[in-house]
Amino acid sequence: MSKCEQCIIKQFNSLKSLTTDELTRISKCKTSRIIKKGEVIFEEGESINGVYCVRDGICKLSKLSENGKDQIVKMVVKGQLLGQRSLINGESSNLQATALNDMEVCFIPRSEIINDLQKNPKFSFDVLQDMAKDLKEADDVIVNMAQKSVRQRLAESLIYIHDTFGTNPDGTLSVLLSREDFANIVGTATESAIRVLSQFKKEGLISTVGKQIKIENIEGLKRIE
Amino acid sequence: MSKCEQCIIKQFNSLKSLTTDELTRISKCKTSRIIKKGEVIFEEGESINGVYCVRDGICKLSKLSENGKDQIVKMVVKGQLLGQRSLINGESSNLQATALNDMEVCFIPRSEIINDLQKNPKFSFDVLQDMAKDLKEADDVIVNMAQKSVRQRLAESLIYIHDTFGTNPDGTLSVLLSREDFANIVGTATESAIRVLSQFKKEGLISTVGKQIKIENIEGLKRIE
DNA sequence: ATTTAAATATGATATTTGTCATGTTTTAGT
DNA sequence: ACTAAAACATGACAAATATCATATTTAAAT
Repeated sequence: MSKCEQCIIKQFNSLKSLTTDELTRISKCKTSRIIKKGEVIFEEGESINGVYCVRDGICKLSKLSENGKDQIVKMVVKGQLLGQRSLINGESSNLQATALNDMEVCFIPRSEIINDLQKNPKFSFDVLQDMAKDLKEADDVIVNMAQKSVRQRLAESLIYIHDTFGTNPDGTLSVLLSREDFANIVGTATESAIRVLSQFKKEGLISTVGKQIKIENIEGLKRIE
Repeated sequence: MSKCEQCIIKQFNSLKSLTTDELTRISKCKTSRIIKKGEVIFEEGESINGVYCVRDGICKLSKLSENGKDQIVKMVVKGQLLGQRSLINGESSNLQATALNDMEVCFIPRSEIINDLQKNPKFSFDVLQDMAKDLKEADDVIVNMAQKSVRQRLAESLIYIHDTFGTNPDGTLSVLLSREDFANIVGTATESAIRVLSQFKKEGLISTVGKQIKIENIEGLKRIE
């Protein structure tokens, strides 16, 4: 099993602020895990008891609404940490994590890392920076949800996914989402999401090959009001 | 001017985790300020360069949407800190803070407290706990915005305000909000908020005296679907 | 390869919400 | 106390979105 000290992934998250000693200790008790596409990593209400470092792949964080629909709140990719919040407050997760493609993650037990969080100020300040960013993004999502149309939100989601997670060599979005996933990001009915995507297609803003989506006119998408 | 070391307000926020020495130092350079109802404490995009400790009163944190409407993202009351996020990431504020009633705040310059955040792990862990809570609440707001009706969101906002900020002796909500504020919390048109409040009144769920609102049937509000 | 289930697509219609118009009440300022 | 402005309220209508029905296509399982 690879060692945290040498792992390049940690450069992308707060773990980089741990000392070599701390990393060596953590490395010994971490477990590596392969997660298949569609598999649930942890459920809403589940005690995570640790934090995941995503070595490869991408997952969605969602929360079940009372009307039975899942709302996707955030997506977490390679390089990022998963379960930071539960690590900090020791509570069970308020979100469900589901793999969007095959993933490889390392799991670090809470007992092993919580002391570092309380004693290594560099590390905790780094986590703090991360959370501040998350919080800012969450505020933006709230404003968008509250004030923008489905059409606008879907256009912005496409741009976000394009800019954040990139594209395949053929230009299609590298993260493959179902229409239902899009609906659950935007917060609308699946039929509405499908309808709007069809419109975008007719307007030449995107093209599709199966469920693959390619943005053809990103400026046009940005202009949507 | 009162001293931070002796100030009882800090018990309610992360400042309680500072050492006496740290508090004494901070106390010397903090400034106290009275803010009138309706006054803007800081604007969107403004560099705050410090953090406010709210000694009395309540304010709203809002963000201007492109369509010209203000979305209220959060409310901050007596005992809480204001501007934590900007303190951490050093960026200008992404939200505007406006007093909802007369306030008394203490301002601590960033330069004076940022080192404590990076060196006092107890303090930073405390801030971390706070942010984790904020983030969880933000997620809940996202889900509500995305999945619930205006009627439901307004009912829940009334309950939230009732439970979080309490009532006057006569049972009316102690935080006095305009109908426009309610609309900006719920993310709807002012007319829609007014209409729904009128419905609630007809249904006996609330009563009003001027703009004061009293919840008459909290169970009924909770049952709204 | 064939069957079955799931995902995508689209039309018709109902419901929700926004917008505009207009009137009334309340508040603030002189 | 009086006036102007702001906030509140409600109706009429338009626009956005959800829901239900039903094809069609795609993916999965045997």
